Amino acid sequence: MPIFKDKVIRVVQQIPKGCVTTYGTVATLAGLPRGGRLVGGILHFTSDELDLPWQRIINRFGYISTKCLEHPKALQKALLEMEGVEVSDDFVVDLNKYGWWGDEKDVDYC
DNA sequence: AAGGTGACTAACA
DNA sequence: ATGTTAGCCACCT
Repeated sequence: MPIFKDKVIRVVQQIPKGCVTTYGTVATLAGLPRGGRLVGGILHFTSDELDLPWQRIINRFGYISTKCLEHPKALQKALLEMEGVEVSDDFVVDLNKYGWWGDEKDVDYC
């Protein structure tokens, strides 16, 4: 059985291109409604293991909360814009427009 | 090996 | 209504 990390990775990989989602959503889809922290931590530590679109995960305000110098907001903003997502100068994305909340086959148990 | 931290969120007081 | 506390579990020191 895959651990939370793997589920998170799977969910993240299921995010459609050009969309963004929140830590809480990813955590929920992964089976941890309050595991937002883990999502952040996991992405931070395992972002280099796979080609994870970590830039599509932001906090529930649509704001890029990365404080890590290795994953600068500017980089995330650039990646999102590169995917067609509009990011304001304050590193905020319009969740009402680009937010993805798992429309279809997003949940995969085990 | 054990403890602390973390790119968060939601519920309580 | 706002402020504070609790919880999630893997990775790092």
